[in-house]
Amino acid sequence: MPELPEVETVRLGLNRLLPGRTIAAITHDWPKGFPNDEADVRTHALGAKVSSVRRRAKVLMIELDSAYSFVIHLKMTGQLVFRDGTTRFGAGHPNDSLVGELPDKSTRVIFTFTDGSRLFFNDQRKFGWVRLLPTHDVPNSSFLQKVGPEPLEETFSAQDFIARIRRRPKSAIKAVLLDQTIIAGVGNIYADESLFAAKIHPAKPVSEISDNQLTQLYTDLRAILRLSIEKGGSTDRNYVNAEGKRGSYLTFARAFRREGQACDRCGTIIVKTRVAGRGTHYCPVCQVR
DNA sequence: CACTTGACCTGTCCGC
DNA sequence: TGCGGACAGGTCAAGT
Repeated sequence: MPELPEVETVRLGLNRLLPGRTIAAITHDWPKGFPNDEADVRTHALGAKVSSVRRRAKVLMIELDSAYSFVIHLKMTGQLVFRDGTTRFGAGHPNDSLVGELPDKSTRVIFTFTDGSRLFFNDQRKFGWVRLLPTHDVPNSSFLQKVGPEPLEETFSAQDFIARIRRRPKSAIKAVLLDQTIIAGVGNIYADESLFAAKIHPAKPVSEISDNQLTQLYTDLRAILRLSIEKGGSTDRNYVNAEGKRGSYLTFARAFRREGQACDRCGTIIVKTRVAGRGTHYCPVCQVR
């Protein structure tokens, strides 16, 4: 799924497109992913205007002027695509758009605004969800209260990073990067990419990694997350932004999905294994265990 | 308690 | 072309 750069790209798009629009109707065929009381939806969402779109970790929040928010997790295959009726398919760069006419077979929720524009929540694998909560309760909700700091916050220092990573001394470094209670927003792509950049083996236990190496990892992780946001995130298979278009970070990827290709530092073939239960790409020479 | 594994779903790709 | 199995960007609950 969508990791921090992808969710942030969606947020940037939606925050440009949604504020000021008023919700006229919401339809869904999916109680499990839209576990909201219909009366609450009628009272707190219909007729409410979007004030802003925010992000915390990999969670999006569409804030309404009713003091309620739609809180959304895209998980592995979720998409939030906005359409105002002016989209012309096939114009411009056809390969940019992964999404055609909507709704399609993976559309789970449709928000219709009073001006006729619509926001589609698509999710092939149905792991994602859309909840309506009082805005005040969102930070303390079960899925956000234990989440760690945002790695791109200016106040988040290398010392903070190292101290939090060292809370899991025996775990493989990759497992720790993926743990959202340690650091927010890192997933499989950026774990592999940052460990490659910092020349750390993904299965290396934290206790065996020096402070200098962790400082390098901190610097590389932040640079990679920033670069990916600039490139609109990574599209491996499903991911698209708020306009249905793909991201281009993977053309810059040095390890992720590059198994069988040469390492750009030493020429060794990048391998793919399994670490922390996830497909893991690394250079067996540069990233010494 | 710390840490790892399976389950949640649907679709796609790969080998036989 | 068909079929079974492995796998896919995330996160929990349940297991060791």
